[in-house]
Amino acid sequence: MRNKITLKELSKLLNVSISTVSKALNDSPEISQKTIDRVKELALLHNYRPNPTAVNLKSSKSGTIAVIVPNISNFFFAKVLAGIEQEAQKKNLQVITYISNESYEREKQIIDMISYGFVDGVLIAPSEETQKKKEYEHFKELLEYELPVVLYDRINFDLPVDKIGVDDKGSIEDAVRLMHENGLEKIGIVSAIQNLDVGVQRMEGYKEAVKDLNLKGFIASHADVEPLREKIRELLDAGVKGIVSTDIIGTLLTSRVAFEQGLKIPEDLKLIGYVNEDVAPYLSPSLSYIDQHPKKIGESAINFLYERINSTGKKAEPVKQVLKTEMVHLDSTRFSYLD
Amino acid sequence: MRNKITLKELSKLLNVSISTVSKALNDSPEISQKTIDRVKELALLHNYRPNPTAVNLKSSKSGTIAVIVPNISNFFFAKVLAGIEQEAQKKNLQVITYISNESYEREKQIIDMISYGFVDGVLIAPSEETQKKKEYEHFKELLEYELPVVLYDRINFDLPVDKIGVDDKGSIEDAVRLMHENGLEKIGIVSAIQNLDVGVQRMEGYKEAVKDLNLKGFIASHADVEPLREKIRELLDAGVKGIVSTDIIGTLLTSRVAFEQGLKIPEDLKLIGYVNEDVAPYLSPSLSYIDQHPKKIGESAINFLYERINSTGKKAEPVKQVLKTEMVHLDSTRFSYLD
DNA sequence: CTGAAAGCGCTTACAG
DNA sequence: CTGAAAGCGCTTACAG
Repeated sequence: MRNKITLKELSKLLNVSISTVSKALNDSPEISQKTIDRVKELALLHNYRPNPTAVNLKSSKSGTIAVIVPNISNFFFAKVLAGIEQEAQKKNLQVITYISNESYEREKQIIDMISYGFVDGVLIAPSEETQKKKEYEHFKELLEYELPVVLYDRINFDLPVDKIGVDDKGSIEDAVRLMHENGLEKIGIVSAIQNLDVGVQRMEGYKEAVKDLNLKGFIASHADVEPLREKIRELLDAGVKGIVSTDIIGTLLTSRVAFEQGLKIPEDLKLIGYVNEDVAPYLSPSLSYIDQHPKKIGESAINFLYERINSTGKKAEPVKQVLKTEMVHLDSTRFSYLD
Repeated sequence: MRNKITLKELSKLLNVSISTVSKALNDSPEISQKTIDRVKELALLHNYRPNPTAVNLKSSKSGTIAVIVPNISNFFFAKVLAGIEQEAQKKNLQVITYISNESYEREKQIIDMISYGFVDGVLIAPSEETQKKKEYEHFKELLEYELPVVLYDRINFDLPVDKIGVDDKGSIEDAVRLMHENGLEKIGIVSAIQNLDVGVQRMEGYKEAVKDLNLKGFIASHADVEPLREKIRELLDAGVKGIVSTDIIGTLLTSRVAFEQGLKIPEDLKLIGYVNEDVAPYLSPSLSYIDQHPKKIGESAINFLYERINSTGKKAEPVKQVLKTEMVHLDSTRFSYLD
């Protein structure tokens, strides 16, 4: 930054004008090949790089986008960010990361910062608190500045922007159906995240499947660990043979309670839920999980945003993309026929 | 960005010069209070925000820093990033995140991007591959540009910059000592990361403790799961009663192998290692772990960098800070006297 | 083919 | 107290 050579200095050394140097470096057809070569040679020698800030000021673009992550210690979001970063690099976009920590206030602050004009576009997954309040007005501030916005993962509310998420409802539905196809009748659900929209979606998937299949519903749902644990015990006592869970705490807790009750997985209980893919295989027993393809979500989000940033002319209608999830079967869902 | 009002437009509306508007907004003593009030009122009305790119160009600062993360799906690094982001916000710094994916080539590309001059400073944890190669020359490129650099977590090599990490050696040493104090004699170590410097450090801690305490060493170390699993079995067959592990895979795998062998934790085997703090309590059994205070590392890294960025005059000597870790005791290390 | 000029949106020494 | 001018480092229409 400090020692960097500028166009002005190059032009002095070459005894040509700044304009000529600039054009030569940009391969302008206005400039003779000879001059282009001379200029480029010296530029290379001095390791010249155009000052990005100056370029940005001219072009009124920053080549930078913002991403708001609700919680980066969440494996899912960490993976989404990895996808975002990877795809952004390909497109030569720099990613500024903001973490809302699931806080509405923090999110508002971030939006406020962003609207100062640092970035060319924004990727958002609204915070937990925002979802509870159902208060999405602050996002509109960005739209007023005509800043392209793409929502990812938490997308079930009204905002006229591109959205990319997964089929939460269908995921759980499929899991319940699979258990049923394998002969289970008493299938329960365990959830620690009914305060989150994804939790609600997944629960709906469960209810729908149970209704369709004409099964009895067994629900253990609580945001706090101890009450949830108690409810899981009740499910197991009621003879539930299969459990789907909406989240990692629910999944691990179910495995744990089963262990405490002396129930063996998968012999006495089948279990599938949401567990970090890097952890799942090493658990005892290893736990089957639903893969949401977080990296793809990140990549897709960048692609949508990129299109918006570079689209000229009048705007296309917002798009909503919903990815299918995939069950990854480990020990906890070994059905006889799958072996 | 697009619809934003500029100084020029404000000055037109107010019938004063651009300079006056600028000074008024910056509370310059040169400007009369009356004018200041007029200007600010209109600015507020139009929601004026100075264009950050223009300000950056003038000040030749960007208010932006880069952080290179080796692997964001790693819980530890995710938490470090959270600490970085949080502290950066306090200091009004924007954080551009780059993920090296433990690749040397990728890391070089990133360094190259960064040296273009986007940022005021850089936070680095070198990739796994970089550590294996012991090839740190590319970092010097940044130093040549006089860009402040701070290394975090992976800090055991020679580079004249500030460093912040944890006492990896001491952490494992302490764990072994604690087990010994509680009457264990056969204490083993399990490691899946001897290719990483932190893995080596931790192993050294083990060896030192074992030597000091005059114990026999029991080592299971392999980068691949199956061979490691086999080696863990051997340790258990040899009658090891306590195991420390250097990493999450090693820790989970040990728990799992013990389970498969019919050994109960903590009755038959004590275990402490490195496990995500959000997962550890919900495992069966819950697993004790070493807390490395990742958020503090992130915060500290930003603080060091901030000092460097804002220091004037000649540079102070590089500082190296090493944080103490902390054992968090869950089921897997229930010693009688601790109950 | 080359260069002077204007401009992106700001800040700040300097003149009045 | 206010404003014209220069400048941060670039790009680009325009003139020659």
